[in-house]
Amino acid sequence: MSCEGNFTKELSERGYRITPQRRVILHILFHANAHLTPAEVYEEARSSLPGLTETTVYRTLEFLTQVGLAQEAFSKKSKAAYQISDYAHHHLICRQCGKEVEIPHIKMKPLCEDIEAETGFQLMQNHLSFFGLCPTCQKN
Amino acid sequence: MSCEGNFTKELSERGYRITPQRRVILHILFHANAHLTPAEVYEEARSSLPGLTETTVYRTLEFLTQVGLAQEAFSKKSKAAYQISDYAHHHLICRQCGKEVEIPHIKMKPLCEDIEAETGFQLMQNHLSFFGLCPTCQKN
DNA sequence: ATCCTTATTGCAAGTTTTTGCAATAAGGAA
DNA sequence: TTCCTTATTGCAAAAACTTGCAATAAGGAT
Repeated sequence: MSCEGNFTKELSERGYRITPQRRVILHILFHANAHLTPAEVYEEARSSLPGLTETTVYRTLEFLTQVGLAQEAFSKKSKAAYQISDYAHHHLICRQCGKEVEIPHIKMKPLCEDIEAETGFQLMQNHLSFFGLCPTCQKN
Repeated sequence: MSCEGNFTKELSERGYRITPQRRVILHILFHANAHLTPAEVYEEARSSLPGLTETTVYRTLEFLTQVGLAQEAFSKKSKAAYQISDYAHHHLICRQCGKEVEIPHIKMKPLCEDIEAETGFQLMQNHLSFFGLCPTCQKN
């Protein structure tokens, strides 16, 4: 079983179909060490699956996010990028220069629990982006 | 002085130019009681400023966000919407049905201060979107 | 009031993302 | 294995958003 096998297994157990497209995209996200934009995923996926269309990439990323296997994050220009859901952190981004800093999920935990208790929602591990001015840009 | 006068005043004090386009868009955001998408802003603005282009609407919303007079929020389909920066709150959105609940900024305050202290960033009052499953959708 | 500088706009073309619909192919049943 | 159902894909067209560049017009200086 390949390294993303657990993911495909989970998918089929939950009643979704496993297609080559989904397998390849999952594989790419699994091995990426950063957030990937739809265009990047498409570019990489094409080499192993020439017939793949961009439409499918968009739909698959959306799908994986819906079922919780991937996360969506927004960076500088409010473009979405995706990553596999296995590493809980958030982003702090400088509006001016675009510099990014990671915020570990631990910091958000109390807040999340508070929100869940109060609203009855069950939070997905989502990826938040805080915006601000970094120390350097504050001086200008 | 019109109701959005303080905003235009702030802009010119900070060295930006006041144009009819900016004035109208600011006026619309100021009077909207919800987040507006660029298309909605454009539609409304057109009636008072027929020559206005969508390009300018996009650029102005981006500009207002950069200088802190407007805020960007993401809703269901990760589309951006904008509102004037005068009311501090965040969103909790159900990934399944799209239902939205507001989270007052007060809840985030301790976290924000913690982040500012630790990173040296100066946070903008940004608008976060938490995603999860609402009580109803959890049952399905 | 007129002139100058340059930020801001509009236009046209490009890129990115979404949508509807028919064709395909997973995965369960026979 | 073969057949059936329907979730998923690809295609083509549409919608949403961005970009480069020349024209316009704010706002300060004369």
